[in-house]
Amino acid sequence: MATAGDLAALAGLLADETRAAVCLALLDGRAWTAGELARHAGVAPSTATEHLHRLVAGGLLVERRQGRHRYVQLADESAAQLIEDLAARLEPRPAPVTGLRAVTASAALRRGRTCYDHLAGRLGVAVTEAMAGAGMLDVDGGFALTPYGRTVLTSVTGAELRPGRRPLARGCLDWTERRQHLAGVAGARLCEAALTRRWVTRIGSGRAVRLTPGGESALRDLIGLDAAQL
Amino acid sequence: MATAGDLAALAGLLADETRAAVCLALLDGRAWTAGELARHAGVAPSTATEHLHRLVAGGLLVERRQGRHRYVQLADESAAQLIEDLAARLEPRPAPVTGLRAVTASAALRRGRTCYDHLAGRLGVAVTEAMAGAGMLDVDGGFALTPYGRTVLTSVTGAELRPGRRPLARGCLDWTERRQHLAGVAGARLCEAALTRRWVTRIGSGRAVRLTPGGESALRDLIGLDAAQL
DNA sequence: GCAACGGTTCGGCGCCGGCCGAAGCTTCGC
DNA sequence: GCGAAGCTTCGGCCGGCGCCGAACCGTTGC
Repeated sequence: MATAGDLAALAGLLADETRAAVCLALLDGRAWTAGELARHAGVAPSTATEHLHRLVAGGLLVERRQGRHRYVQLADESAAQLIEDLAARLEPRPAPVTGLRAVTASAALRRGRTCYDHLAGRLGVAVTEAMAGAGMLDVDGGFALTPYGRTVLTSVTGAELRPGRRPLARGCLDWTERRQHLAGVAGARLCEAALTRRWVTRIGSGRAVRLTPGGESALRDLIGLDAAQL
Repeated sequence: MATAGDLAALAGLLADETRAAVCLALLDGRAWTAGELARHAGVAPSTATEHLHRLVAGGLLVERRQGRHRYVQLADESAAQLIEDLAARLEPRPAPVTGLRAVTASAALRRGRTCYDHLAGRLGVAVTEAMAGAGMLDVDGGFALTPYGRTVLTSVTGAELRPGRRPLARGCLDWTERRQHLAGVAGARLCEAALTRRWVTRIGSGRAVRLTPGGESALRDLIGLDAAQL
C-alpha cells in the first residue's frame, strides 16, 4: 500500500525547479551528460550532481558511466509518462491560437518532435488521427490498436508487436496540441521505423523532427496521412 | 509551453507528507471537511488550513463552504488520475503474495473499493477482466470499450455513453492488484449503477465496498463475472 | 444572548534542502 | 607523465516552509 510519505517523496523529486528542468530536458528520451544538464538548468556542476543523485536514487533516472562522463536518462517509459502527465495538467487551454508568436525553435517543436520514444507535436497528432481514420486505432471507445492496425504496423516493423509491461497502444496527451497522440509499444516502433527509414529526420541536436518528402509519400500510402494540413 | 517552474510547483503540491495524506484520503471521490482531514493527517487544524489553501490554489482541490464547515474534494477526474498515477509507481512488485498479513481494514480495501468514481481492488479488476472476456473491452490493443460493450453499458445506465473531455474507457492501474481496472466515463457510470442498484454497498464510511448476493447474480448475467474467484 | 465548535490568521520556531565555491579524484588527450 | 576536463565531495550559507499555539471570527445550538 502506498503511504503518504512515499508519495510525497516521489513528488518531491519533481518539486524543485532545477530537477524539473532536468526531467523535462530528458523527455527527449536520450541520455545527457551531467555537465550538459547543469548548463541547461543554469546551476553549478556540483549542484547538478546532487540533483542527479536524488533522481537516480528515486528511480526516476538511470545512469551509465562512460569514461569521465556520466550519462543519465529517464529510467523507463513510465517515468516519462509520469512527467508528461504532470506537464499535461499545466496547459489547460483547449486551443492556443496564439497568433504570430514566431519563436522559431518552439514553432519547430510544435510542428513535430519526439516525446520520449514516439512522435508528438502536430505531426504526432496528425499521424494518430490518420491512423484512427484508417481504422487502425480505436479512439472513440478509449485508445487501442485494432487488429488491422496491428497487421499494418507489423508489416512496417517486420517484428511482431506484443504488449509486455508496456501496453501496445496508449494515448499520450500532447503538450502543445492538447490532443492525444500514439504512445506505447506501437508508438515507439513506428517512431523507430520512421527515423531509420528517414521518413522523419531530427532537426539539429534537439528533439524537434521534420517530415521528409519521402516520409510524406510513405505515410500517405501507409495510413492516409495528408501532410498538407501540417 | 510548460516551464520547469510550473512543473515544480505542481509536484510541490504533493511533495509534502501531510498534503499527500490529504490527497490520498480524497481519492475516494467524496468531500471531506477540513477538520476530518486534519485529524486524518494528524496535524493541527491551523496546519490543515494552510495545506488546503495551497491545494485549492494549485487547482488540485475544490472547496465548498457550507455553514461552519468547509468541504474539499478533488477538483476533477484528472486530478484523481494524477495521484493514482504517482501512487501506482510506488508499488513495483508484480504480485504481492504477502502471506497472512490480515489487517482487516486493508484486506477489505484490497477486496473491493471505489477509486475516485469507479470500482477498484480485486472486484474492480475482476469486473474488468470479465468484461474483456465477454468482448466488451479491448485490453490487448490498448484499453477501449468495444461497440458491444458500449451497447451493454448503455442498456444498464439507460443514458447514452459519450466521451467528452474524459475518455469513454481508460485503464487505471490498481494499487493493490497491479492490474488495470476500468476507469473513464464507462467505469464511472458502471460504478454509479452498481451502487444505486445495490449490486455493491459501501462498508462503513470508507471507500471499501462489498459485492451483494444480488450484485453477484446481476454481474454474472451481465458480464459473466465469476464471483467465486474473489 | 451565550457557550461551544469549526475554521482561520498570525507570529515564532526549527529544520530541511538548494545553492555555491574550494578541494580532490578519475579520465582523457597529448 | 602532465595538464585539462568532467565530475564529486564537503563545508557553509541562507531562504523557504511545515509545524504549532494563541487569538480571533462566524455559525450553530440552547
